Amino acid sequence: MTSTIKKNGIKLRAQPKEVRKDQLIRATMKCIARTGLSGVTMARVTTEAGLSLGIANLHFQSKEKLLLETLEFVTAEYSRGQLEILESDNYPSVAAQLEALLEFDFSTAVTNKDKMAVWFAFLGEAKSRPTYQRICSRQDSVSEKKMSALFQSAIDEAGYENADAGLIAAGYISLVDGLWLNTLVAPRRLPRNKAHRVARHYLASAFPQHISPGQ
Amino acid sequence: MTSTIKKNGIKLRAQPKEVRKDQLIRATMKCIARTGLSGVTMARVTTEAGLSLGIANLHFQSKEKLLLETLEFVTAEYSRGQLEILESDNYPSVAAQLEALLEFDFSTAVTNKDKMAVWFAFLGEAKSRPTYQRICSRQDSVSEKKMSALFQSAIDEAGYENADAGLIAAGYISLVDGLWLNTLVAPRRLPRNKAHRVARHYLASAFPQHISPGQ
DNA sequence: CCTTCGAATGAATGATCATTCATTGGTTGC
DNA sequence: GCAACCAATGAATGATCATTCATTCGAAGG
Repeated sequence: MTSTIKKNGIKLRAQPKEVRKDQLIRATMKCIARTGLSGVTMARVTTEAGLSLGIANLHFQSKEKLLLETLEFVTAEYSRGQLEILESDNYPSVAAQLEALLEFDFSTAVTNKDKMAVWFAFLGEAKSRPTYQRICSRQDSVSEKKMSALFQSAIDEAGYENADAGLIAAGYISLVDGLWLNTLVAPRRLPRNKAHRVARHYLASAFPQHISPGQ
Repeated sequence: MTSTIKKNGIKLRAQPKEVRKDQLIRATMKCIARTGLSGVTMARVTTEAGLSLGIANLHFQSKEKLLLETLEFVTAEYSRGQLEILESDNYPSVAAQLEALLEFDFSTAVTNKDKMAVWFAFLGEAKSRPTYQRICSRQDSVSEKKMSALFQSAIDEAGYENADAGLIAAGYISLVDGLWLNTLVAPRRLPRNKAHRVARHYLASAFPQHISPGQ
């Protein structure tokens, strides 16, 4: 990618702020995936974006803010997609809604390597960085509650015995995190489709009348 | 902690190489937990250890090697403990061995904050650092196979229907990783004992005749 | 008590990198 | 066609930090 976008064969130098920010955030994601958080430099990010060194500070004021907005971009996208499923009342059945949740979590959009690399790079630092922690967990409590509610309606519907929706939700969330992490770090040992099958198996064993373990 | 260890009221300046290395590795773990991998500097590590700036290079040659040995220390300790359980034939029953595995994974020694912080700090960078990846996953394939074998003997013993030991093992490993990660990042949302209960619940639903979901 | 040895120290060095800002040049309105 | 404007550039700056090594000082042998 070059620094300029052609239009009628004429170089357009100036671009709306939003276009540049997006360009830089995507370049930052690529750099984090390629070099790890500690290998990210302004020079690398701006070269990846095909822009000049100074431009990141022009649009983001500092490296720290660029990194924070990159993290926010990734987490907001995921949260939005997940909440859309959890809050919808257009699914024909609870089973279909559970199915949608699972398919979303293992869709190619969500399990994209660059995005997962960003996610885990920041989680690795989160313990010592309150700001990262806030961004990562901002939506987590909300979505865990909604997920519990969905699971509870499955339990009520089928009358599953001794099922604790909160525990199953906590387990599902952690299982998905762990599967993503292992798939990212060792894709040979845990290929994406195996990770997907493991998660399906988990839901199927909690909600046998709603989700089937195969396919 | 000071740079010297008293013995008969006299300062001992020189120490065996092993003592100094251990001192520095422990200080590095603390620093990673407190400041994240990116905040670790030689000055901070050596101050934490109560030693002088130059000593880390004296014993480890470089910062990179110090970090690698710290990661190796944490992973080796875990692997050793886990393999001890998986390879033992002194357990009275398969159920007892499963129980031991679970208790080990949520023991205070393993779920120690500093160690988990080290673990995830490096995992966050692992994708872009082949050396980290090698250390992290060196033992993983081995222990996954042994765990599968243990799960298979539980399946054979009780005649569980449609159970896939490999899938259950992959799920257990990822679930534990995810639970640790969430406990580390958001201990309020997922306290250690809840994480423990979730993992127990997972094993209990896979092996109901071996593990009970409560306690 | 004296000398030798080498572990330990920390000031100095040089490399890396975020950030700045004077300059460049594309765009827009007249 | 011409200013005026402002997004974009990248050389220069200064801060941070890993690494080095001449010096210090405790330990051990005589």
